[in-house]
Amino acid sequence: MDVRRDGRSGGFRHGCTVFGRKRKGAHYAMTTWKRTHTCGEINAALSDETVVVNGWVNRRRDLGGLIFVDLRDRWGVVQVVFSPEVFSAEEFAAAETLRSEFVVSVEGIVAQRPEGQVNPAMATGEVEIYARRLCILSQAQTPPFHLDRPLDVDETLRLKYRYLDLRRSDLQRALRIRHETVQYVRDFLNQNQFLEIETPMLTKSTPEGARDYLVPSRVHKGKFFALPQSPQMFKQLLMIGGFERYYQIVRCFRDEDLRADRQPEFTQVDLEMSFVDADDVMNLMEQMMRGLMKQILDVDVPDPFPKMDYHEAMNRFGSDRPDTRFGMELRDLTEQLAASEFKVFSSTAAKGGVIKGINAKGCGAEYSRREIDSLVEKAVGWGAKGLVWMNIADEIKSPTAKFLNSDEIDSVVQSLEGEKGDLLLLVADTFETACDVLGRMRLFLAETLNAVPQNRYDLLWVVDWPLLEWDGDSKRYAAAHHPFTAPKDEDVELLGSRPGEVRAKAYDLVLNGVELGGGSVRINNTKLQEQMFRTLGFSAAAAREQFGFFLDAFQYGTPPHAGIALGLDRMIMLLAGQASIRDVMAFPKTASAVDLMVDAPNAISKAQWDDLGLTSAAKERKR
RNA sequence: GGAGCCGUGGUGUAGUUGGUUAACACGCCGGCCUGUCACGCCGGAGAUCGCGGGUUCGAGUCCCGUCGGCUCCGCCA
Repeated sequence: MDVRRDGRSGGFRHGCTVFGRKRKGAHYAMTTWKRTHTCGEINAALSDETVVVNGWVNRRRDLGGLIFVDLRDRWGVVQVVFSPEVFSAEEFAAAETLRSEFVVSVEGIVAQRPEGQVNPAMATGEVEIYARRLCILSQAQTPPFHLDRPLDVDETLRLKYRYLDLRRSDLQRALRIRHETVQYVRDFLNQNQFLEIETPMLTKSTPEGARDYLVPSRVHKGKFFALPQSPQMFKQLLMIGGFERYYQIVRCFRDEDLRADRQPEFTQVDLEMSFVDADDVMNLMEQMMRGLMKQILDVDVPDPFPKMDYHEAMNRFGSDRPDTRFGMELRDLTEQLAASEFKVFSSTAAKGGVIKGINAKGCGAEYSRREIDSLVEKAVGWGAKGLVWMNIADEIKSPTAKFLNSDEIDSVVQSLEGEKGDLLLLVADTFETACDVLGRMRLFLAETLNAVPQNRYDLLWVVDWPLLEWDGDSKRYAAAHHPFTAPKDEDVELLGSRPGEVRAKAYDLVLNGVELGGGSVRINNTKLQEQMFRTLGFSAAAAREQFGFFLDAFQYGTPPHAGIALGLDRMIMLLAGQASIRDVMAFPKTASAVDLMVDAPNAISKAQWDDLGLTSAAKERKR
C-alpha cells in the first residue's frame, strides 16, 4: 500500500483529517464535518453559500492543476472542484490522494458552473462546489468491481461484496421503492382499521406444503421448531381472537429449490378480515394496488380489475397466471378435428382430450426447419406427445398435412386467423397437458419475438380454483391452496363424491404473468373442516395431532373470515422493473440457498451439536 | 433429483482445426496535464486460464470428474 492509502499528515480535527486553507476569523474552524446539505439537493439557489457535504468519491478526474470529484450520497451526486486558487499546494496534494470510494466531508462554496460547462446529464449539473476544506473520513481499497457504471459483473462477486453492490444506483433505487411500497401498504391498511400484529417465528412443523426450515430445541432435545411457511393458522386464530382486521409485513421460510423469483426467505403482505366475503378482500386489495401503482409508477390501472376463472385462464392462456399483455391466445380445435382421419386427433378427442392450437405470428417465414424442430423438441420436453405444425407459405407446409383434408386445414387456419408467413402449432392431449404445453410455448414465443409490451401493467384476478388436486405420487387429493380454504357453496356436496371437481372460494392476484399472491375465504365450520381433512386423507387422530389446537379454537365462536397474502418481493421486482427478486432484497441468497457474504449456512462446533443433542448423518465434506 | 449455459490479470471479454511470448478495454500504479464530467497523453505492474485427473512430444483449447454461479424442469399447501 503506497503512502496515499496510508493517510498522511494534516490537521486533525474532530476525528478526521482536515485539509484546507487557514482563513481569518470565524470562517476558519471547520467546527464539524457534519453535512449541511446532501449531494442531491445542491442547486443554483444555493449559489455563493457555504455548504458541507458528506459522501463517497464516485469518480475522480485529476487534470493536474485542477481536480474534479463526483461526490455521491444517498440523495445524489454533485461535482466538487479542488483548485489551487483556494487550496495551498500542500493541501492540494491531499486532494490528489482521493480515490474511488473514499469517504469524505467537503466544505465549499456552491457556484454556478462556468459558461458551457453545465452537464445536463447530471441532476446537479448546473452547479459545483468549490472546495475550501477537505476532510477524509475514511480511505478505501479499490473495490473489486465497478460501482459507477451499468452493471456487468459476475453475480458471485456482487453477492460476496453485497455491501458494495448496495451502493450502486439501481439497488439504491430498488430498496427505496421497497421502502415506499411498505410504507404505502402500512399506511393504507392502517387507515382501513387493520392492526399490525406479529406472529411467532418459532412454531410448529406441519405436513403438506413446502419443506420446513427446522430449528432444534436445546431444552427439548430431539424436538424441533419450524420457521413459518406463512402465518396462515395464526392469522385465522387472530380472527377467532376477535381482532377482525389483521395485517403483517412478515418473513416466510420455505426450504425448496430456488428460482429467479423464489428465495428461501421472503416477505409477504399478509392480512385477514372477519365478517367479509371474497369480494370484500378483492375490492380492498384492488384499492390498495391501484393507489400503490399510482404512487410508485404513476400508472393508472383499471377499476375493477378483470376477473378470470381458472378454467378460462387455462383454456385461453394455458396458464393459471396468464400474462394478458399480449395475444397469441390458445384456440380449441377439438370440434372441427374430432372426426379427422388423422388418428392422433380423432383418438385424442375420442378419449375426452382436446386439440388446441396457437398462431406463432410470422414465425413460418422466419423459422428454419431446424428451428421448428427445436420447438417440437421443447413441446415434447414439456410433456406433449408431439407438436403438429403448419407453416403457411404459398401453400401449407406441414408433415401432417397429408393426413388432413382441405376442409380441416382451412378450418384450423381460419380458427387461428392464420395468414401467410404464420406458423400454426397444435397439441392434442388431455386438457391440462395441451393447455400447459401451448401456454409455455406462448410465453417462449412471445419472449423470443419481443412481443411482450413493456411499461404495461396487467393486473387480474384468477378465481374459482379447484379446491383439491390429485397427487399421483401419494395417490390422494392434496389441497390446491391450503386445507382451510372454503369450497364454493354450490360445490360442497361434491366433496364426498367427486372431490376433483369442487371449486374453491380462492383468488389469486396476477400481474404481468407473475403470481403476486393469493387468498381465500376460510372454512369457519368445524364439520366442514373435519370433512376437508378426511378428504385430504388425514385420519381423525392425525388431524387432531397436527391441527388439534386449531380445530379446538373453531369450537368457540369463529367469525366468517377471509384473507390474502401478497409476495412483497415479487411485487417490488415488477415495480422496480427487475428480473429477479434478488435485485430487490438487501441480502439475498444464491440459487443454492447460500449467503456468499456471511458464508451461511456454516458448520457448527462440536459443543453446539452436543448442546442440541444432535449427531450428523451427513458425511463431513472436505473444505 | 434432472437439464442447459457460464468460469481466462482486480473487472468485462478475445483466444481458429491443440503449437512457441495468452490479446484487448476498463481499473490499478508512476509521470505529464487548470474546466473535466467514460477527462486526455506517455509509461508500468498485474493471469498457477475455477480445481483435480487423463489423452498428447505439447492442453486455456480435447476427454472424464469435481466445485461455484445463473436459468429452467421437478418441487414450491
